Amino acid sequence: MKTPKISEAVIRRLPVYLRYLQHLRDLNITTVSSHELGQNLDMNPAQIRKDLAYFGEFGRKGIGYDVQYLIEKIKQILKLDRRLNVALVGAGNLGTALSNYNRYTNEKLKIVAIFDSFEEKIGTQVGTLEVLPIELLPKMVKELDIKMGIITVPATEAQKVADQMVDAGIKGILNFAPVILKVPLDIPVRNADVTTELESLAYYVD
Amino acid sequence: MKTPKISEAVIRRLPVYLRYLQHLRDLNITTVSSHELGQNLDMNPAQIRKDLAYFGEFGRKGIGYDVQYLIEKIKQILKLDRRLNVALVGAGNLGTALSNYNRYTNEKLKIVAIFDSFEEKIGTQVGTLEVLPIELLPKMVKELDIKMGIITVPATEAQKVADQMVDAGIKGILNFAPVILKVPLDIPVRNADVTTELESLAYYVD
DNA sequence: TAGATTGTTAATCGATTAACAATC
DNA sequence: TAGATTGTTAATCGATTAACAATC
Repeated sequence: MKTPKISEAVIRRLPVYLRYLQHLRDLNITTVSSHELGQNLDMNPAQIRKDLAYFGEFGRKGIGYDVQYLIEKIKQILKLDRRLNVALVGAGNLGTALSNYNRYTNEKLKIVAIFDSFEEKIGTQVGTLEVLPIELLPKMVKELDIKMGIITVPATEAQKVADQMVDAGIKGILNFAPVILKVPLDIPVRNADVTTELESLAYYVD
Repeated sequence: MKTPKISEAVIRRLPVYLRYLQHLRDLNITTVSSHELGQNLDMNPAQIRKDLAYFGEFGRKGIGYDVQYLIEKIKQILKLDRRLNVALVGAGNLGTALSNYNRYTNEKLKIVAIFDSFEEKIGTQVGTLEVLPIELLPKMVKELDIKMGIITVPATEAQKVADQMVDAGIKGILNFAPVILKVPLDIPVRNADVTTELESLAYYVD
């Protein structure tokens, strides 16, 4: 094991670094310093160096970081170098919107199945995927080796869906419903509730 | 000023408390202890008490907190007791989905205008709102006293939209585009990028 | 009164930042 | 070589948790 215990804060910054590095690569920039990264991402350069140093020595003293190399390394750390299949439950407006994100997303990380419990939704087409009945979740998780789940159902349904996901063997959940989900300790959950975000912003406004 | 300097972490927890308290109220529960809250929200009771104590003495020793009273107090703190108008820019799939959140959202916090720069979108109906050309943003911000903005445009457009929002006088931004926005220090920004969330979850999965 | 629970201080824990030797 | 920048240790800063007197 190379990793001691990395804090969640560190892990959450890695995708931000990754995104900006990919942007630099698109601009044909081959080398970048922690100072430049810090300037553009509004972060402390020491923090960036420290974050990266948890996982190895990726830079060169006096030079900086090779953009392409660092991209590859961060992808390895985040396990974005291998296929990661995602299930989405809740084929409403938000679910449909997110399923279109597939295109922008890293090609290794993909929504491969969409579920709903609402009779009328089932069988409808969302992008290239057909909405399946939630009952098929366990079967599809096994068949497609689905590792993560996105919850875009109403708050009242969210806990039930989370339970079903966990039972089916899903290992991580991105939850858009405004509830705190009860899941086993080893299943990470990210909450992405829009109302909560807006309400906390309200404090600073006016 | 009652408030010294409250950390963002505290402010971000308040909407979570609020939501659960509203849930308790719906269940006709009138009193709750920090211990019970902690159990249900997966938080430390001392933290909850401390968070609330920054703003006043809302509980009763030996008893706990009055649910209805605490709801009102938190709403006051977050300024959710007054009207807060929001503009959304980017009438794509995600923007459309979010505008429907209007219904679930606190009635005081409302999306009151939707903008896009794409010719074909302008004039189309999203819920009860007509999509307006982005050029009208400054005018509408003034007319409707809009305080916050939601950005749901592609990454390439996001900075430009943020600049336009700031120029128009918007005081807080919820950004769904995968970029770090450059805005004046006094304008709070929340990033709610789905890809970033999923990528950081990937680390913990499998 | 005895039991419960707050508000708050003190202790702990963890994360961020500064500083600098190593080195390209 | 001189200048730049990393990796890493030490210092600082801030946030969380424990503990407990006050009190309902």
